[in-house]
Amino acid sequence: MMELSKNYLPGSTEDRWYKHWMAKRYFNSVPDERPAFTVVIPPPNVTGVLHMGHTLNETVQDILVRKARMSGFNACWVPGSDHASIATEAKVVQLLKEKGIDKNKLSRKEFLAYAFEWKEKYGGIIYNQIEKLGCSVDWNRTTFTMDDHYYKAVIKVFADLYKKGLIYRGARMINWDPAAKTALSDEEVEYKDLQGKLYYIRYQLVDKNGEAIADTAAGGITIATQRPETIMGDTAICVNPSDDRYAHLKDAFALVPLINRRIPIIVDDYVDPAFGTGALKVTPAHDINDYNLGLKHQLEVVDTLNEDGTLSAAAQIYVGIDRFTARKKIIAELNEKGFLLKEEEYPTRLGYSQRSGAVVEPRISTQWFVKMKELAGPALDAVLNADISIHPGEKFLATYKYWMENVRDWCISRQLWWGQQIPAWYDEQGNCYVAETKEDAEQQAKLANHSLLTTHDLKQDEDVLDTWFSSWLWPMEVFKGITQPSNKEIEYYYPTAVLVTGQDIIFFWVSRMVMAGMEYKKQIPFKDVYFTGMVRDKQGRKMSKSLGNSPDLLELIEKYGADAVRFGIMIASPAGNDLLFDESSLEQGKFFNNKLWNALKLVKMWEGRQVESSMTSAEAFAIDWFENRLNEVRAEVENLMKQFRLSEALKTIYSLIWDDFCSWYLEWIKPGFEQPIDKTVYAKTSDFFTSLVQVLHPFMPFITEELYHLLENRKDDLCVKQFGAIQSVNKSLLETGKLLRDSVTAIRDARNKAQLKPKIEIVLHIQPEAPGKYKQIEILLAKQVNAKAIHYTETQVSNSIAVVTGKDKFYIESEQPLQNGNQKEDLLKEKEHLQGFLLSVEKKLGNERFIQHAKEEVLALEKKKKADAEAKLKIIEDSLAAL
RNA sequence: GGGAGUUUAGCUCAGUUGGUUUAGAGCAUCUGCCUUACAAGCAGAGGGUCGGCGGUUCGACCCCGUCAACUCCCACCA
Repeated sequence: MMELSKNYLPGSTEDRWYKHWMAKRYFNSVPDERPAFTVVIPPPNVTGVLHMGHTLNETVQDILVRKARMSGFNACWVPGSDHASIATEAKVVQLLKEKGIDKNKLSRKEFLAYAFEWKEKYGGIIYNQIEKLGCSVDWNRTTFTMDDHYYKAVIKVFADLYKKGLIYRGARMINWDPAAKTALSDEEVEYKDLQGKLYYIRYQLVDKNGEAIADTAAGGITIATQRPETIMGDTAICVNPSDDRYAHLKDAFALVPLINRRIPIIVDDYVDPAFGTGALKVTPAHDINDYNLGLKHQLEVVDTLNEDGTLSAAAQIYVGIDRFTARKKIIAELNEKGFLLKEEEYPTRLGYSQRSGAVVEPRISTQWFVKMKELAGPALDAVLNADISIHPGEKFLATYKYWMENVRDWCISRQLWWGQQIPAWYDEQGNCYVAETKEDAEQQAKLANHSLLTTHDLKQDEDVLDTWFSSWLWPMEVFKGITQPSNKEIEYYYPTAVLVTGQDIIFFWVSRMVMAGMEYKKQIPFKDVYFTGMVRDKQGRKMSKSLGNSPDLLELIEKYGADAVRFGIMIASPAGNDLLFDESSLEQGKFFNNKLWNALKLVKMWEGRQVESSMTSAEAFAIDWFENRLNEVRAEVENLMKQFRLSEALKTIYSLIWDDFCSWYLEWIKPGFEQPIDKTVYAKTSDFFTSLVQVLHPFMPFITEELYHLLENRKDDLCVKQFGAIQSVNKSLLETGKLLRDSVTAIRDARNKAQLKPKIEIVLHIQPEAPGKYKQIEILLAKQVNAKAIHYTETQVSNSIAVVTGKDKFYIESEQPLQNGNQKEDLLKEKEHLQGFLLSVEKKLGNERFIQHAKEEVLALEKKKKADAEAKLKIIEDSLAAL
């Protein structure tokens, strides 16, 4: 027999087995006659690293996939990564900046070359981590959202939706960085709270003929604004319709100070009469709310700012001056001319560009949108009809429903280069042609009869599509379901079995995948959705780079082993709940590895000491009991896994191995020091161990595969070993086992309290409730409490320590002087507890309304509780009397 | 501001149609053990008026209302 190390060493074992599984191609799936179990990985950012959230997600998926692979399914787990346009582009821009290269000085082509170079260089990191974690993904299927076919799929879908009238161009307020002269995503804007000022400015009132309104001695109408430099863009003043102060101004107009442009006074509920003066200046070009108000009231849009943040010609005054300088000058001028009534301190929030640090300017621009209402309908129904089940339970159903019912149109254009460029082409007159290729667009242009054009004048839209506009096709296009509809693979693998992802992207990703699936496959993309919670640090803080509280996955694997990391992250993370990450749970996983390792060492020690003999009745009982217990727990685990309660399943298996197998079963069948073991007992034990590592394998794949092979010389691998059927259990046998365990614990407790060292032998007298109750287990009982003899008695044994368990009594006799000092106290405590319990039961039974309303079974149970409690009480009282 | 979630032992979590011996587990703590697989271990023990208040019910950790704290998503007020 080969020498087994003192402790389990995960490092080399893990690499060795992963290589072996790969060589055997166990993770490669091709369609066959078995049912498919498909999982598509939520593609991580191509240039990122796996954080603990990913680790949790990947582990959950691997557990489900491995379990399916061992249960008769053709398991297929597709890995891949996401181009993550914003995040990646930001990183590349940053990297170039460090090299002294300015993105603005590069052509689109040059920039993309750098981006792809970066992707090639760092894109592999994430795949390496997935491998180290033991994930059984089909590497042949690795997909990237910018792969050629994927790119085409995105373009195809865009063109198709456009044709269907579900994509349109519209105006939208975006965040503009005047320093970098670029649009920013919401993610790139950082808000800072600061102390600002509110300026009260008086506008003169005029009637529709432009005549000054007589009663304006008070000074016209006063508004409050933080941005006086935008008044030249005002196109209305708005008041609340119920505001009596302004009721008489219904048809009036106001003059914008300094430039004297006439603007109407309008009414809308949007205005809060309590804020400021209750009158709001409406500047559609420079505020999103004002913009919406402008749309509603069909106001003109006057954009008074240039791209670089200086005032534009439309402002009429201070043209070319930076907005902040202009603000100061305008305030001075307003003050001078008597329009500025007062200034007020005002706490406010300003958006700053993460890229340049400049104050972000809201700016109206033309963007592409998807109409969501039509798409959302079928997607909502799929979930409401329970075609898709969300786990955990109903918890996130409400969120999903809310989003689907209140869905807003989706802005899909992004002012970036890294991503799928929008397939829209414009001629010189601004006519727009949407097509999958430029050739098709040219064709369209010709047909449209703009004869003066030469086709190569068409210019493609500069923007790219939102990343989610590619990832919503993920479950289909990884099988080329968009570019080659109805191909063999998509028909076999779609819909996928389960999607495992974070609850924070229900709306961004999950719901949109359902929409795309319903639109293009007329089928849901997955049957189950498993939401994981957010991984936080010990103090409950979100893990983030800036806090530096996100541990390095590879370091953790190095320190604890991948199995321990998987164990640690799974042991206390029920679906949908946040997980406070604590390394101590990883340590627990490491200890568990070691426990398994030592159990193996024990069993292997017996391997060479097998003899042909006949099993003792004690051994036969132990084997029978464990076999039943194993089946019982396997059924429980099966049930828990079906409900996606993976943490509980793992806990259950952990306890089966540690407690039932190691602490009880192995102790029961353990031969004396250097004694032989019966051949059948050994074979059974080895079988049990095999079953245990098989049940555990999906959770901790490496050590289980290792043990599977160390236990016996085998040609097959655990990784693909199919689960056998679960046998029904013998309940009374399990109860006898429990009786044995309870008795042992009670007697050991009494021994402890009497300060009888483990080595001291005792004589045990049993006074059972019914004769023969302990016959089957008396040998094991004696072995476990170190009793040299067992006697049965019907009366009190003097000079002994009495132990009461259930309705039975034990008497411990020893040659050692007995210290039973606390015995009386313990009995009194027990008596008190029972009396309290009895009282509550009696109270219940004494309540007539309870007797009337309660169900038959409940009533019978209460009566039994009462009888049992009374019987126990009597035994305790007898014991007390004897003391 | 809108929506959703969480609150059970010192910590992390179970508690599956309201009644299953007056709430369970792991970790941590305490006591005793270097017992011949394992001190990364073994054998035991203690510890909770289930966030507060109110209601429904014969009966509430569980159902309803309300308040509080924390968290997430969305929108962000001149």
